[in-house]
Amino acid sequence: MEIKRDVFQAIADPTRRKIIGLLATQSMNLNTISENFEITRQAVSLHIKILEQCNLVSIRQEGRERICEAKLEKLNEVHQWTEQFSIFWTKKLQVLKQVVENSPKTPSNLPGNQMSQATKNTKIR
Amino acid sequence: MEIKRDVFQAIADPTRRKIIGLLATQSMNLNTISENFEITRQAVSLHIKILEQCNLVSIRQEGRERICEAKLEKLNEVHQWTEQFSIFWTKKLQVLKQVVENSPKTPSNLPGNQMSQATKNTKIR
DNA sequence: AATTTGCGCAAGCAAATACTTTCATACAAT
DNA sequence: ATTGTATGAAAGTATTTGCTTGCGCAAATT
Repeated sequence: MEIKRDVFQAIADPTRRKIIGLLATQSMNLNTISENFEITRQAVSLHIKILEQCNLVSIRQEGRERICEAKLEKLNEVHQWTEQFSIFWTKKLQVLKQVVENSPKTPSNLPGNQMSQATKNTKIR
Repeated sequence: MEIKRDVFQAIADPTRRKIIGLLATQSMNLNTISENFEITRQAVSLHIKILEQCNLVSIRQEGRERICEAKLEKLNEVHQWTEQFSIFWTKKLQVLKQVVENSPKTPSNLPGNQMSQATKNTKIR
């Protein structure tokens, strides 16, 4: 239930990203997931545990099977984090660079971001 | 120049995400970046190297300084990967679940995703 | 009742990660 | 020329990661 793990860390592993893609299409049990990978069932089980720990997957017991269901709302966190930098892959970038580099001492005319703490003691050379 | 590292892995580390946020506001040299963190300059230098290896940061020499500049287009890859699952944090989810679970054998009525390979030998129990 | 299936747990291991400290080098300022 | 500054490179270390093999157990099938 509790979040013990960073969602960014969870999706860092390519196998886990594949598992996510797999479960997004439909829920399935652990063995069925494992059949899609070269690694052992136990290894997959570990990945699933990690995904569960950061609420990307929920598991329900059904007889002796454990059905894994994607619950990817948490990925919104990642989506939003990247969103704030989307300016870097749009045409606005050129304009922005000019604005920032030509304005004398106001690097704060950027769209809202989450770096207030990190930036607060930045020394401008 | 070449991509030696996964961008998902690069942003898995919270320190690197902070560095990205920092550099997004303005370019700065290595020491200035380090001043924003508790860890040593060398540790930051390593993080920068990793960010450089997956093209999230470019470095130009200026006298004895190395100016690090954000070059975050690569984050678009992450943005798009999460985008395909955005259905999970919108109201469409409820509807989708019904559609998928009530249609007998067609889990392929999902929006385009990149799991063709992973899914191709999925056994449906 | 015996066997198969689905799965967790634990121990072990090699490699990677995230640092550190120490040293060396090149440019800059005095 | 000497000193200070910005940095890399290397070596060492503790921790984490991703995986394996081997075991046991409970539910399902025969």
